[in-house]
Amino acid sequence: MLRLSKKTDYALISLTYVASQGDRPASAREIAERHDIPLELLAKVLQRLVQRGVLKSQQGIHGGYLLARPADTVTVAEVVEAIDGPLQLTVCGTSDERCEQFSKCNIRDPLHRIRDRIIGALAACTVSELVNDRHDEPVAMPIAIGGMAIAGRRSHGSDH
Amino acid sequence: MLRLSKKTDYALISLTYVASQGDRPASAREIAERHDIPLELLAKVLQRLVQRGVLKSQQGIHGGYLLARPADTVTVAEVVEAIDGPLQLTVCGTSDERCEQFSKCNIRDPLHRIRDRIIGALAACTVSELVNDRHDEPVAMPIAIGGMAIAGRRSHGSDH
DNA sequence: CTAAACTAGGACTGTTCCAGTCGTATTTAG
DNA sequence: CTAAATACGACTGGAACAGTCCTAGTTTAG
Repeated sequence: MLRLSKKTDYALISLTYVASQGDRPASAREIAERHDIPLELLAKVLQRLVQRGVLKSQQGIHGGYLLARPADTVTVAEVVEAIDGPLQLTVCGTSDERCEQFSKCNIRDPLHRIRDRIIGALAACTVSELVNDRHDEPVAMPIAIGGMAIAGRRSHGSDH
Repeated sequence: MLRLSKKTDYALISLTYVASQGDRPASAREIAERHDIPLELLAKVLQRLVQRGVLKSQQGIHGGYLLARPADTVTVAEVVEAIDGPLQLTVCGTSDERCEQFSKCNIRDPLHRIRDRIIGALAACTVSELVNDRHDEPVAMPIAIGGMAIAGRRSHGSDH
C-alpha cells in the first residue's frame, strides 16, 4: 500500500496536460487518447476536479477543461485530497474518529506527525512544477496511432 | 489510498511495544491481546520482521520477540518496506519498470521526487521515537531485573 | 517422556474497495 | 436536428489485503 490511486494519477497527468495547453480547452477524449486512459473513468476524475474548483469546464461541442486557477496555486496535496479524500495513514482516523483499538493504540501521535510530513511533501509540489518538469511532446497530435484513432466509437442508437 | 496496510500498522505497534519491554521477550499472544490484533495475522507480521533482521525471536515455551537492533536504528521507512515491499506511488514502477502508459506519462520524474520525500518523512522517525511518544501503560516495568517479570494480561485498559 | 506454550510457515477463504463500464440526461454549436 | 462534448448515478469484475486454518518444529516444566 501507500500508493496513489489510479484516479489521482490520472488527475495529475490531466492537470499537467491541461496546464500545458494554456487557454485552449482540452477535452476528456483528447486527454484520454494521448495518455492511454479509459475515457469514462477519466471523465469522472475531471468532473470531480471541477467540483473541487481545480478545473473549470466548458460544455458543448467545442467544450473541454481549463485550469480554474493559476497552476502554481494547485498543489499535489490538494489534488490527492480532492480525489481520494483526506489522507489517513490508518483506518482508525487520523483525528478523533473511534475504532476499537483506539485506546490501545500506542502510536497514534507519532503517526499523526508522519502524516503531516507526508502532506507537506505533497503540498510542496504544484502543478506548475509538474508542467516544467514534464517530458511530453507539446502538441504533436498524431491523428492515426496504429490505425484509426477514432475507430473505437461506441454504439449509439443506430437507426430508430 | 495512500495509507499504511494493517500489517504495517500492526508491525509498528508491535515494535513499539517490544521496545518498551526492554530485555523481556514479548510473545505474539501477549502483543495481540494487549492491542486487539488477530493473533494469527500478527504472528506472520512478526515472523517477517524476524526475517528482515528487525526482530529476533526466542523459541520455546517462554519464547517471544526482541529487537534485533537498537530502537534508534530502526526507521518507520524500513518497517514499511519490510512489510509492504518497496514504496511505489504508482503501478508503473518508480524506477525503470515498464508499463504501457510509461512513455506517455508526463509526470514520471516529479512523482519520483515526491516519493523520495515521502520516504524521507518515514525515515525520519525511528522506533525509539515511537516509544518515547507513545501513551501506553508501561505495564509494570522492572526491566532491569529481567527474567521473572510476568506481565499480567489486561483485558481492557480504557485510559483518557 | 510427555504436555504445554511458543515460533515458523504454507495454504486457504473472505471481503473490501478500486478500476472500469454502461446508460442517460444536459449543454452547445453548426 | 444532430453531433460532440460535459455531468452523473448505477452497476460489475477483479486484485490485493485481511484474516483463518492446519501442520511442523522448538523449548521448558513436571
